[in-house]
Amino acid sequence: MRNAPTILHLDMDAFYASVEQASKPSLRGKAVIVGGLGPRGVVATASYEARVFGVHSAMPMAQARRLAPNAAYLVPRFGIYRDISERVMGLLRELSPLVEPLSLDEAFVDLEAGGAAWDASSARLVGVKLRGDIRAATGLAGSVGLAASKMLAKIGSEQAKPDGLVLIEPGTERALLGPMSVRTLPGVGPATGDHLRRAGIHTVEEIAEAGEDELVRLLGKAHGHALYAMALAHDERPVVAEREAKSVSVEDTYDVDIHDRVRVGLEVQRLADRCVRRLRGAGLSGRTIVLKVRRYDFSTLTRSETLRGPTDDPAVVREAAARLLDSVDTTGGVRLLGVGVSGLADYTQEDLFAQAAGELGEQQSVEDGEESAEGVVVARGEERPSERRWLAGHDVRHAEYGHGWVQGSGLGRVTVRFETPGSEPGRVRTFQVDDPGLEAVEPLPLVEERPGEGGEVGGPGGSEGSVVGGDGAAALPG
DNA sequence: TCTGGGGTCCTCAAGCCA
DNA sequence: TCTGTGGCTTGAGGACCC
Repeated sequence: MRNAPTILHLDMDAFYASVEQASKPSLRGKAVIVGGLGPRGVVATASYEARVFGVHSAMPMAQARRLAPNAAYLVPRFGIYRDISERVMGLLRELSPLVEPLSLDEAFVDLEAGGAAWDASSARLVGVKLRGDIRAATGLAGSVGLAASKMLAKIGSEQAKPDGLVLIEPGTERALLGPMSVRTLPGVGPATGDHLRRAGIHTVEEIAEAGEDELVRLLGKAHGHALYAMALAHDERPVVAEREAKSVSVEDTYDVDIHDRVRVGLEVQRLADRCVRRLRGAGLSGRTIVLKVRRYDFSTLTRSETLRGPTDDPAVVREAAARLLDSVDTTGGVRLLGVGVSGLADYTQEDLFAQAAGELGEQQSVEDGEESAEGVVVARGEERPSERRWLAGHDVRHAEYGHGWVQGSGLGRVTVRFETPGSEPGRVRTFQVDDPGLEAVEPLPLVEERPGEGGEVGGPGGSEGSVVGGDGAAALPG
């Protein structure tokens, strides 16, 4: 491990909810919950105001509604989250070429590799400036952890939340970690936490005292060695800028369990096509096809088949998925289906590509109507294709009243609040869902663009085409 | 209470082969 | 010819993360 705290971990605070509050002045200071709004949705992010009621991410949405009935409930808008994320990652890349994004709202940066910092004081200065730059560019707060390893930098940013900076001085790590819960360490979730607790191990210090052999006996070789090292504050994992994908998959949870075997088969075919589209979008092909089935009782099965060579042919993936489905008993109903491809290779066959692009193109138009951005499943009713759907939280423009966002819809009506990121909290008006003056539009930037900066949201050196509306799958970079 | 979606990594068992 | 062994691959499931 290096002896200067020059690994930085950035974590944007309650990212999705903060973006929504920045976009919608009427929600600032209020409980905001972003996630799937269907009967089986879960919370993706809750604002700090909502967390006061006990709402947290991964909680079933129904439970969140009981805890915080007056909160604002919104569907994620991955397009704008991705744009803002790109902008933040751009700021990080100005510090160092070694930036490892973990998700849209989190990343590690190796400051030493970029020459941005070499000791505690220079690292702290970089962290302070970075937080200011992020706020200026996006209007949002991010918390920063600085330490000599990835694990400790992440623990630092966790401690810094919300809106703070924590630097862990080399030499103080073990004293800091010792009294913390085992759940603090990466890789210790509910199951491992329980396992350790039953063995009388509750704190990081107790892991260190138990010894490596005991840890390996309890948790197996890989996990045991890794956890013991972490408990001693040993973490040599480097910051890795480029990570190659190992698998590509898509899955859908249905609002109501599917019992009809024919319908199950059709859904699997649809998922196979979507998966291939994602695969091709990334310029990849794969050898192993995986079918995932979650049954009515939440038990999950996977079935897989490895082909002789990699494929990105939709017909081949569809057929394999159908064969795999033959070996699964779906009586009783299924709540989730998924299709994935692993064993990836950089590989496309142009003739197949052209051929299947035609086939898939016809289906794309049908599918786009079924799904909002990034696979967030909205209610699949017996809706007419022509009927417009207004998703809670999404941007709209009205010919007479200007820019606003959908506050809610139902019973043939849609309620819109007219406000913009820079305005005062706006007024609410209700329209018929087919009001000709109302149209869905792209989100507005959170911070006014300065002259000469260009109209695009996307960091310095930002990838071209970073502003793409609609289906996230189609907007995948690279 | 009733549990998303998209990933990664690990373990274990079974089959094949030298 | 039979048996044991170890490596490799495949398939299934579990845990974890954001």
